[in-house]
Amino acid sequence: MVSENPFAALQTEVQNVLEKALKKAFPAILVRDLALEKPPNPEFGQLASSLCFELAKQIGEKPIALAKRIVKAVNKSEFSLIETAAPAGSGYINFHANFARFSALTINSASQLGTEYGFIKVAKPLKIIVEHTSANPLHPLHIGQARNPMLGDALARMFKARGHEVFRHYYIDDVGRQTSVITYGYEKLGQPKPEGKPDHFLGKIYTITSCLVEINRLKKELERAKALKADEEVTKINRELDDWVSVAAELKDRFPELFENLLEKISKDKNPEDAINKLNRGYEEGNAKAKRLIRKVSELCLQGFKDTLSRVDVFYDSWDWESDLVWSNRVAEVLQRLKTMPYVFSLGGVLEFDAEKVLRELDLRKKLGLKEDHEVSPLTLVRADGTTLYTTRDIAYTLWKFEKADRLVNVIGMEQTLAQLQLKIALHALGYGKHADNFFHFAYNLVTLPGYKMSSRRGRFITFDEVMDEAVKRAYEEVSKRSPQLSEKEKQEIADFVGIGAVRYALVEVDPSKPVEFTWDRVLNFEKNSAPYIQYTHARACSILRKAARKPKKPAYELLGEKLEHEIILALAIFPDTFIEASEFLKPSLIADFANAVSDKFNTFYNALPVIKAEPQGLSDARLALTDAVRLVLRNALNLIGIFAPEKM
RNA sequence: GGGCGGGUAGCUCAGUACGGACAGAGCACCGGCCUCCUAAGUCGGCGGUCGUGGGUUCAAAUCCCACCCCGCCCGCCA
Repeated sequence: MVSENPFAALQTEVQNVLEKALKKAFPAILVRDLALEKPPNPEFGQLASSLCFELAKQIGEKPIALAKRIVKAVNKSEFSLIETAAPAGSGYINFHANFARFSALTINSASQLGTEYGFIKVAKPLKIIVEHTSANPLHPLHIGQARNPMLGDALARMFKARGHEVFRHYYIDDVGRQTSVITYGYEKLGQPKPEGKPDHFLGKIYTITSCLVEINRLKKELERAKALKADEEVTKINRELDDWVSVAAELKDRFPELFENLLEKISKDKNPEDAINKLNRGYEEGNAKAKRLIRKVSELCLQGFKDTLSRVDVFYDSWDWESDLVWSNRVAEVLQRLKTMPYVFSLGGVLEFDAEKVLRELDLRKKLGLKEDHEVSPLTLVRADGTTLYTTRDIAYTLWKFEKADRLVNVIGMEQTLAQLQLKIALHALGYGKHADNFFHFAYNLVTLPGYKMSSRRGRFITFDEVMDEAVKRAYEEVSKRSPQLSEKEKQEIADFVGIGAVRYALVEVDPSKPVEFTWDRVLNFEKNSAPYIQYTHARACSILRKAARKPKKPAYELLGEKLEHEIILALAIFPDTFIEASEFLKPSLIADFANAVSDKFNTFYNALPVIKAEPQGLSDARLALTDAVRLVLRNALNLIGIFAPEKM
């Protein structure tokens, strides 16, 4: 017998039995919801009902008395996966599984379904676009941004396993002013060939250029403010200027040659600000020279991103250029339609979108889950000079994506919650209510550094590459210490998947709504509750199977009588439900927790009970089959969050 | 001022959607376990006003109300 969801099979049986018993014991009573719970302790069985507490109110008897009466009415001849039903505590009804059957069902199911075990498909698959990372091509990905691809990729893997058709998109924001800043600096240097990794090289240019330009601008503003005798403003500008001057000193210290070079070239320019604005405008207008330059810089930087992300096995189906959207007139078209809406108004040459009015007139607050007094501020669509803003272009991008997919999941930091909400409201305003319902902002909190604030504009950050390098280095030291007998090649391979796995796990395991404080110890944890711990458990299971060197011929599942064994089986049986919950509620951390819990139980089992040498043979075979199921489930779970499951380490 | 997150053991966090049995892990600290299938393991000990106060309920970390603390957002930036 095989079930794609063994635990659900047990649950259904319990529900049926309970419903009939209830009807028999209390024919007059109608209970709508027979929801079952998972008892906190295995001694209380595998499923329980607390319906007697509810019932007690209606009938006026003690819950435990009712529980006893219902249990008495239970028809035991219908038991298959159930062993016993018993009243317990002050009024619970506890159901114990018949493990002889339940173990067989669970282990056989895992074994039969193999790499598909747990991955229950939806009835109606959707086309889903997961947009994630989408970092501006200005500097290398840093640890603060790294949470994004880890979560986004895990979501994409989960949706795919759920049966959806998934497309991973990267939105390249090359139209913003910052892209022109870096390109300006790059051009001033004579478009050099990158030394080292291109994103790292360009990141230095960006930081220095941006800093010098900022200082230049502030100086001009300062003079203007002084001339106007605006004392308060002078103080404010001075403070900002001090900040940037100290950043400049820092950068000069770190990259003396490049700094001097850029300083010399940029100071020759009378008005860098103008040059940058011109470049920016030219790019939006599709000017050939601007296009060539900016695309070249962006492509170089993206190449660096691709290299970094391929180390963590993150790949994309589509790289979407914001500029393409602008040049193809899609932005203009959306704008045209927005202008005809009663929610868009012009204010001194600036086009504004009245999100508040949309909420009110279309009565959306409740639908969007907003409080009655939640006011949403207006969104500026077009500047006085006629250029568009980021969110405006994002509306066009969103509609473009909806031509290709039924559902969008945007993995974007929670600081953009308002902008994403305004975008969703704009979809409603444009008459795309259905699309809006399928538009999800998957928000995550920041990664912070202890001690100082990460600032990409100031060049103060730890790059994702550095983190991975360090992780692999530490993993190498670890593996050398633990397994000195391995060959150099093996050690390096192990160090790689252990180090990278540890990083991935650390960034996926914490609930995305919580901020993560980055510390090396946290991310490079190789002990319990880490990827290496789970990987090690998987390798350990593989090792047992290898040493056994035989297939379990006649597993006697009824002999798996230990509490530990039952707990493992229950955990394996619950994998399909865990997977469904994780993918439906967008919670990759559940998968990490699950894999950790299974490992935990299996290691306890490993220490307490023999597998290969167990007597009789039927028990040994059953434990071998159990070990194989653990191996399989761990591998399937790790796959979902993009972590490699090694057979040896 | 308004909105959105968060506040659970010394530290890092599960658990909150859908209220249920004594609130769970890991790290740190203390003490055991490798002639036995991988010790990246395992067993035991230590550790809690679930931010505060009220309310609803047979039952509240979980739901409701008020307040306090931390972060983010409220831009003709992205």
